[in-house]
Amino acid sequence: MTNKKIFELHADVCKALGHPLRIEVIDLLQEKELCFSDILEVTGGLKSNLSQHLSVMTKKGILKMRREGQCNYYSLSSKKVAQACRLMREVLIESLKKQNAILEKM
Amino acid sequence: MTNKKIFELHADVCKALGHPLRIEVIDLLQEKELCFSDILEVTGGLKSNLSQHLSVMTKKGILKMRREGQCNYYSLSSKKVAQACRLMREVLIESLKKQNAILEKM
DNA sequence: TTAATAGTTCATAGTTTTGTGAACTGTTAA
DNA sequence: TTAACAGTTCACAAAACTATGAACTATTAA
Repeated sequence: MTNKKIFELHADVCKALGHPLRIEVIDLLQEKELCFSDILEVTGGLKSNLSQHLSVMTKKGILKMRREGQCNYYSLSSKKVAQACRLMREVLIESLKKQNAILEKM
Repeated sequence: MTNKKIFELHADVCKALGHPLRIEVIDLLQEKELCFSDILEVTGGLKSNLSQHLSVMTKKGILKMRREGQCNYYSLSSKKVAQACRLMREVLIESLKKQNAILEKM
């Protein structure tokens, strides 16, 4: 597999983290799996919209889904997803702090 | 700050990882800082395009930039960026392996 | 001062992503 | 078998993102 192809696939997986609703879902699923309607209840919005976002994350390998009776249970495919997400949150926090420090100097 | 606002900012930072060229740049900067033209030499493409991508990553707090003479040196803002990126690469690899295993069963 | 180097900014056209509501599928209960 | 529930898929308009080339800015060298 060529390097450029790896970068593309890698970016695709990362891209699946790049939406507020999807970040919220990853946050929700840190400890335990939840079914679609549980997630919808927390996040709000249209079910079609949530379904599409979950589908993207599942296709990109970030989430797993299993069907049980009428319910679809979603969970993180790996703890690495949660870890990566936490690291990026820390990067955000550091960046906000830096901005704040700059503002206070003014 | 509201939760929804945090999710938005967090997603913004993650979104900055979601492009093949930007992944390639993060890969390049893992060990040492590089100046614009060094990066351009490796990645290829138009300088205006690279400049815009670097600008996005810098604004989102993923990269730092310092000017030295005529050269602009870019580096990762934190090792956490590289770590998160590596974790997501591992998620990709695992996902590719899984897909492959499914294909081999057929 | 002029030219060259190193890179940024801008305008824009093309592509991708997103949100919405309606229609659809599969499972369970009456 | 019919209705209700749980969710997915589809079509489409609006918004965001991307690549491109031209114009611009800042620094250094001649």
